Amino acid sequence: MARHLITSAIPYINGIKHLGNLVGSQLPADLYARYLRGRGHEVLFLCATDEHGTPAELAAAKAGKPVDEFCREMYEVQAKIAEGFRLSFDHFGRSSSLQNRHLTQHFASQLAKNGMISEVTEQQMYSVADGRFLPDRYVEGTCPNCGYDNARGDQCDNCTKQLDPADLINPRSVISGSTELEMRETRHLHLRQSQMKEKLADWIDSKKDWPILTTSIAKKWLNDGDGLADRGITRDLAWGVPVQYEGAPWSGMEGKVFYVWFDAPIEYIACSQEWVDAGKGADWERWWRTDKGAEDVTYTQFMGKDNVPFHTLSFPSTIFGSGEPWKLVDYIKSFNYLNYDGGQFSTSRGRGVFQDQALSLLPADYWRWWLLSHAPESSDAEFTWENFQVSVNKDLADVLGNLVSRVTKFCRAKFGEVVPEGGVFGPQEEKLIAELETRIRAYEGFMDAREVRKSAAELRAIWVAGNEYLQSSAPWTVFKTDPVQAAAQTRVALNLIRLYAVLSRPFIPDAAASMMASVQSGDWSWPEDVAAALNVLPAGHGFTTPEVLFRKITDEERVDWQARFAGTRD
RNA sequence: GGCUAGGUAGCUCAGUUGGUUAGAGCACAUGACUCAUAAUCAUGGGGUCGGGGGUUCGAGUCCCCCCCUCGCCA
Repeated sequence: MARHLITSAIPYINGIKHLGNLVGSQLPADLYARYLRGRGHEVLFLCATDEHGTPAELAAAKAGKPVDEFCREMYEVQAKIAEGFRLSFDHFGRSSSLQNRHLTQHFASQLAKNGMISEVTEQQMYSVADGRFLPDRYVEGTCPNCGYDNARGDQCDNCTKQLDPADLINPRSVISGSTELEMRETRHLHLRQSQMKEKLADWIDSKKDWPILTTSIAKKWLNDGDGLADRGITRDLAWGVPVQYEGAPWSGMEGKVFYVWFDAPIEYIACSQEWVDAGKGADWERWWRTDKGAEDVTYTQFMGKDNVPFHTLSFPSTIFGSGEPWKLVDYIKSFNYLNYDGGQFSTSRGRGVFQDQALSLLPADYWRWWLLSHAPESSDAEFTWENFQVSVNKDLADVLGNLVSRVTKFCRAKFGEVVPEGGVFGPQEEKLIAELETRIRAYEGFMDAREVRKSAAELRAIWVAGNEYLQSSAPWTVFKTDPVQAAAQTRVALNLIRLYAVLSRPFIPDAAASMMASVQSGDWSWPEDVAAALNVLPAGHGFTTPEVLFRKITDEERVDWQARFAGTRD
């Protein structure tokens, strides 16, 4: 039994996420966690909400609520959705937790002691009316290049020119609309990542089995331009972790907070403290401190490609720079983007399917299966309603669901709702066992390698093997001349349902539970030995014929949904 | 403009360190079966592997140039 620490990139708090966010981190992380648990390993699977920063403040203001109250409510919403998708976090934390506040301040102090922090004086746009500094994106004005009057401080949406807030003509605050803006001097802490360049490069070079997507993005940032740049880790905001040194105010940093990207990854660790404080676990350090038992932990992070630089460079700089024996990530699984019907999912324009809407249309398993079997691993992937309908109907309803139906209904009709007795395994059964043996080992190999699509394809092939067996052994024909042999065949088929429940659980946990319930078993043990696994349900064991496991998506529904989600979300 | 990743059957994708007739699923066609959610199983048609050069006995797989898509950075 091995120990696996798994974290999913933590979703931002400002709204409900779309399906792309789900498939890029939380869902594959859940798949992996469920698989490892199924194999009997010890797993700690953590996720949280990322709550700090200006977007949260603005979203709260728009909702007319204090930011902490807004975050608490949105946390509940996201937690509920995560539950809806059956994400099996051991704990779903919050980056605004007290634990994270303390740990973030601790890391900053350690970094400062080790010479990893520098203080830099900068000029930044200040809004007198709002009484605060404005991030580049929150200054708008007329583009000096093309004259577009809604250009943002970082870039003009019209001509795409990169801008500096000071370039804008008639700049105004996005928050209040005030034009009473001025450049003011402000001081910030920078994380001296550049000091870590060699160490990071060596570390990344040593990771030969990481996805190319992960290492290529990391190397690009390491070598781009002047090389890895130092990064500001403080902001002039009210909402965040207050900048402190050793528990006391940090001279010159009064009223400032840490940048959201500094405290967010630290939440991975703090979340395990929350997990303990919530009474769900006893010892978080044995997962995170290599001097306290975490030496044998395998740590895997899941994330979308936009998060890779922070996880390959910034956070490791924090860990290395602390000079303390924190557990470093062993494998970074990154994903490309999921596009929606020829374009991008867009939170701002309400284009595509959002997580709450998805759950209101169909049960979680439908989405889990489609998203995971089409995970954007090697390149961006595309969601279309046609593809979704066809894949789900074919794979889940026809191949798997119908298999369960035909087996249970056939048995009920010929032998009653008990596992039939008599007969022995012959060549057909040996062939089935041999194929399953090969395929299940392949499935394990893909899962161990965190190969999501290939795992899905192999699982599907395992389901197909059941249909092939039934088709070639044809118990409905055998029954007419040799009912005892038909009984043996039917017994094998019923056992396949339990076996498939075990194997399928990481992908489709609810359907797996239904399958297990229908064969009235609770034996979730992994099939190390296939022949033995097909004998778990003995003759005489009762079962119930289940309702349709997966209903089909109709053409009418598809057309309706296509129209509904093309436009704008209210 | 620079950099990354891609461009393989109608669609979605696999293709290990270059090696025999380029694979899978879906879709399509034909056949089998009739236990089952008009489900299943079998067989078959279909690709000059973005384009052009080059290295090699041999390249989807290596090198160079060009075209297109996505993203990041200027």
